[in-house]
Amino acid sequence: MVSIDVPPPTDRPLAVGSLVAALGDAGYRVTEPRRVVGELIAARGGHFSAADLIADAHARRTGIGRATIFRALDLFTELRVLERLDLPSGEHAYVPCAPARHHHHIVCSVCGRVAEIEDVGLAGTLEGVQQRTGWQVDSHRLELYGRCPRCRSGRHA
Amino acid sequence: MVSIDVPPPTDRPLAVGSLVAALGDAGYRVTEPRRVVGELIAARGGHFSAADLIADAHARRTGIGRATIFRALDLFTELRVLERLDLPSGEHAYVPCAPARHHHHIVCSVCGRVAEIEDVGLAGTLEGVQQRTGWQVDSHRLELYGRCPRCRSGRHA
DNA sequence: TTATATGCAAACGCTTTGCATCACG
DNA sequence: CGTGATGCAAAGCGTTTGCATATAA
Repeated sequence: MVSIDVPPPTDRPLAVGSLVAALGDAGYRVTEPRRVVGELIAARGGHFSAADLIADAHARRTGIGRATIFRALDLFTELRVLERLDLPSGEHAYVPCAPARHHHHIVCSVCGRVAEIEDVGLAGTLEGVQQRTGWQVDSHRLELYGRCPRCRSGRHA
Repeated sequence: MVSIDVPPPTDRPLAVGSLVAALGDAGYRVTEPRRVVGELIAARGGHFSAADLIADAHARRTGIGRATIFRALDLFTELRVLERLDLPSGEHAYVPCAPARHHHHIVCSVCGRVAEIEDVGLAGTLEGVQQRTGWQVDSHRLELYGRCPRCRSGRHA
């Protein structure tokens, strides 16, 4: 079975509530700064860097400091509603996601949107590697890059 | 006296010569510092960080500065005899490799050794993703983590 | 009320850069 | 020789931490 998590109709990978709710569910305090960080994350369509959020927070004149943002990002990541990934450029980026089971991401190199891919069917491939190489494959990271349907059809080269 | 710990022939992904040779082939100057950095890289069995090499260079009392090491790493990377990869921890690591065609790496979580995997047969998988999602898949990064045959058979848990 | 979270600023580690000097080709 | 590479030190990032204060529960 291969189910694809097509980006929601609206564009928004994850509702603000999900992020904040995860806090409460896990027994963490739902504070104002964390709520705001959640909003800022939701306000961005796709992946973003810590610097992006810090800039957003500053632009919106919230009094939130860098440290708090980094701490919130760590927290959300720990709660698995956020995932940290490495762009080909070597930069770090975060992407909101449902705390689901193992999945991968595909990043649009034009607009930055990110979609989750539930299962690409790697199990067999990895099994093959294991048998051919003698290595035991414990985990893996797969990141895909390309163009989303929207950017694909249209003016973009 | 500091003798270089040359890994057994079977383990060595790339000979010192290959690194240095790549310089000449590409028209870059083959300087003493670059030669030494090449040796230091070859002396390490698997992946390593820039900090590792800097420490090695210092320990061996070569007069090579940080900047030169970073510049050499960039150069080797550009020549594709070295590849930069991201460990799950988020750290950056370098791994020597033949300037071959597309390949992946598998990193041993016990000893740090790295092996190249020429082809895991991802083409079909990616094609499938493309068709099911509507996204155009341009590139990808796959990194595998596990245990090498040596660490697998033995005392290690 | 009290453990937690915050903001600030300073510290941090990694990487890059400016510049005078050096050395490969 | 002349261009390109080096070493040093200082600057530049992105990120973390110590600590007094503020706040959610």
